[in-house]
Amino acid sequence: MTDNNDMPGHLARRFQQIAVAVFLAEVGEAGFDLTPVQYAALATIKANPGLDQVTLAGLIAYDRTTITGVVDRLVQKGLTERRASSRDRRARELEITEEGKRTLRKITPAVESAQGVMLRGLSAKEGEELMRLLRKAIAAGNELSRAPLRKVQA
Amino acid sequence: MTDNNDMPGHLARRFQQIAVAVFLAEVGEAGFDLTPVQYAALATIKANPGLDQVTLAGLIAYDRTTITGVVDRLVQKGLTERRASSRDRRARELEITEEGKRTLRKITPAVESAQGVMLRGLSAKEGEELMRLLRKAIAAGNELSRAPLRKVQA
DNA sequence: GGATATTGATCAGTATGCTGACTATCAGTA
DNA sequence: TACTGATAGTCAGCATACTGATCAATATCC
Repeated sequence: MTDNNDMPGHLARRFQQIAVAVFLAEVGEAGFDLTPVQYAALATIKANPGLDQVTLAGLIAYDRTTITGVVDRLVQKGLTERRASSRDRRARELEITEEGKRTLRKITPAVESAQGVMLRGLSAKEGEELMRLLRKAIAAGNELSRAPLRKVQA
Repeated sequence: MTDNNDMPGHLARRFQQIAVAVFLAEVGEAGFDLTPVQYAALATIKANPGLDQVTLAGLIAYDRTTITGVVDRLVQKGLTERRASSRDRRARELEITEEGKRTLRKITPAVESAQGVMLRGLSAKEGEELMRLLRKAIAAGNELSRAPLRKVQA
């Protein structure tokens, strides 16, 4: 176990590092300036209109303190609207803008292409297997991070 | 592909997130305050006494601008020494201290335990297969990040 | 030898992620 | 209703990671 290559933690960091680089490269070539984190948040807001920030964080397993900044940037780019909730004055309801929807539509091919590039060393079957194993390991470790995945309850 | 769970990039981020949390928890319980990144750097310095920062960065695939801060903190904790190289006055030679060696020795059980915890949802065979697939995908994507892995040439 | 290119390290700036703290608000209960 | 606890959001502070720039020193080429 002395070798980094035998450490799942090190391999995880490395794969994630490559995944982010590939995402930014593909999306950048398509003419957009959106990070993987911002993309996931935006897509989740579109799929769940009016959700609050804590729910958003749970759906994509982000820390609630991280979400604040991510939403700040989405709002600043004009892709998302944040407004006070009428039911709960603590909460902020999030909505995707028309501009956000347009961006999502146009960016999707680049995002899907990126997912392929980051698996380019693997056969289709190996890629599937890698995703299956990651999903399984993640499910077992979900509660171990400060920002676990939370399904919607409604 | 609309689902995050079908995106290798999202799974990568999530697995890495859990891996870091597990590492910090195990190491913290053992009474140490060292991040995964700092651990990998320290272990690599020990294995390659006198190496410079660029070489260190290449061996663990860190960006060279990141290494500066990581080494700063290792030096500040008294685990590493940084001194000017005599052969190349631009370079800094890194050396592990006695305190650093002691820390590495004592921390190793916690680190190895962490590697097991982050795979606890998988069988031994599945864990091996996950690491094999990660290694393969990483090898194919090595040049795609700004901080690729570089073997030592000497 | 001297111009040019490259390299090692650092810095400023930005974006995740986290810890821990704090405010405002809400929910449940005595 | 007043008290207590929980919750939504934010903030300060720290540690990765990256982009792009700069400076000093070394290498290379004519």
